[in-house]
Amino acid sequence: MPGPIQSLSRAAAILRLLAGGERRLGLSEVATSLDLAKGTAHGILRTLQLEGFVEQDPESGRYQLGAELLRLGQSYLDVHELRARALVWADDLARATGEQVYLGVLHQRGVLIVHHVFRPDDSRQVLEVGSMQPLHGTALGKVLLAYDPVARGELEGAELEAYTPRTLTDLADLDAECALTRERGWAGAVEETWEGVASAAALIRDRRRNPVGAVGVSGAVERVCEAGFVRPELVASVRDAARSISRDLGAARF
Amino acid sequence: MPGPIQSLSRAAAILRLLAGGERRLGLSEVATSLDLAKGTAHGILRTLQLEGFVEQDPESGRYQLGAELLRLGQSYLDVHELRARALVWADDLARATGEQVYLGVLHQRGVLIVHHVFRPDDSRQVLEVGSMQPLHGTALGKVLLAYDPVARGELEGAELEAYTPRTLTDLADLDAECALTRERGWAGAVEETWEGVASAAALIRDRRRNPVGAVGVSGAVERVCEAGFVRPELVASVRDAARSISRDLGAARF
DNA sequence: GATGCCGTTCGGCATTGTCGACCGCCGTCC
DNA sequence: GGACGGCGGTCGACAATGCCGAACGGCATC
Repeated sequence: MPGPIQSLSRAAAILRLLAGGERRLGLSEVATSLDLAKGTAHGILRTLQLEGFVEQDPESGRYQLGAELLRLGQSYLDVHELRARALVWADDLARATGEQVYLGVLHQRGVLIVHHVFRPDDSRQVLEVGSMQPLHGTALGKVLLAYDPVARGELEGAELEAYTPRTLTDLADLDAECALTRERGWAGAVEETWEGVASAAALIRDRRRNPVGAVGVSGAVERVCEAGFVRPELVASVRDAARSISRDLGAARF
Repeated sequence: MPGPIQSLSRAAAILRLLAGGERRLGLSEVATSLDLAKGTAHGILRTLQLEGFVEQDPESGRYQLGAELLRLGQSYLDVHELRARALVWADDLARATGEQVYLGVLHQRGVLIVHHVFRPDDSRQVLEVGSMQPLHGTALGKVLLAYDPVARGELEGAELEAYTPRTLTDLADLDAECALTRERGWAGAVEETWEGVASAAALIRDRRRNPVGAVGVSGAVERVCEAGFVRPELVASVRDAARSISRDLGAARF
């Protein structure tokens, strides 16, 4: 059986390279970074540009990601069944808790946010759909680690980054936390990724009981926690939402 | 000079095909739709799957768009300078007008929404970032048609769809509307795409005075209009926002 | 003006992508 | 239960397509 199609893999590598930085890249930088001949990189970039995946600044000749990626990303959300079924429950959860709500799925080595509901007040908030969160420092991530062996396998041999002094960076500690998560049915994370922020999340299952994602709330630690622990009424709401979404996906009653 | 890289163009065609429907597609459907050999389509799909651009349902063997598109689409927004600079002004515009705000750019033959602020009330709203709007039936589209010859060129020879009885479907009528837009500096659209919905938009320029996008408001015709015309105080706010964003991009004062 | 860097183009060639044929599995029909 | 047809997937042959090094013209710097 043959391997992947080389030119496609190279195009994907170019897109990831452009996505990884904050500024536009020139052809020579792209070619050098990926160890490709300039002509090769140019052919790929020119085709990606024709298809809308890459745009070139006419003045500087530098390249950046193109608008077609945004359009296709939105199409991904439109056909994403979990998200479609979670929309209403997520809104209800934000209302019930007064905090912002995230819906995440496992993607490569992290949690991809596929839906995000703002905290229902007038504050300025930044939408995070399409962003990645770490598996090991967030409640969403811990839930996926606890129930999905594929997620746990992604961390094997990895060095866990310490975002705050409270981040669990030892795999044994993290495994113990996942066992606790499975025992009580939800995960919490208190100031493990951002100081001052706490969150709780619970698992979503599909109609065959497979883990397919997680839903959680996140907010200021002073509101989310009481005596250092996530408030029980928040946990109850999160678990209710996870059950409702799971049922909507066809999972049998717990 | 050689043409585009065939395998990349084929991969893009497969992604567009998957984006265009509401259900997952099988290998045979993909191959037949694009007139490719099954082995060829399979090789492309397998590579796209390895890279995260496509996902396969393990039970049915059918394919759908993959999560990496959402992540890259978000990265596109992160490096999109116009959007970055427009965020605060768009929030202010939603507050000042009480209506929802859209920021759009020309993409292929339509307007791509790159930012969307909800109407500041408690109603349920659907985020439309990443979605496409028609050039000929929306205020955003008319602004781009009026000022950007590339946009106007996209409509040459096209049949304009009538979304409502009020949609302009004759190119001459649309050109007259664009002339009016250039004359007064903003565009309006009253029940041209959706009945009951009206909108107004104004152009955003970059530091070289090139048209790079448009900002607009949209809402219920009863609120947005007065005696059949867009309310002047809404127009003033939209134009203020467009000027502020343009200035932030380095465009000289008007 | 000379130099170096850039994005772009070019022609040769070999390897990579493509194709038709085939495989095993599954669902449907008789 | 057996035959059939459709499916996603695999295989080997081959030629055309993708890749490469070299060259080009434009621009900025010294």
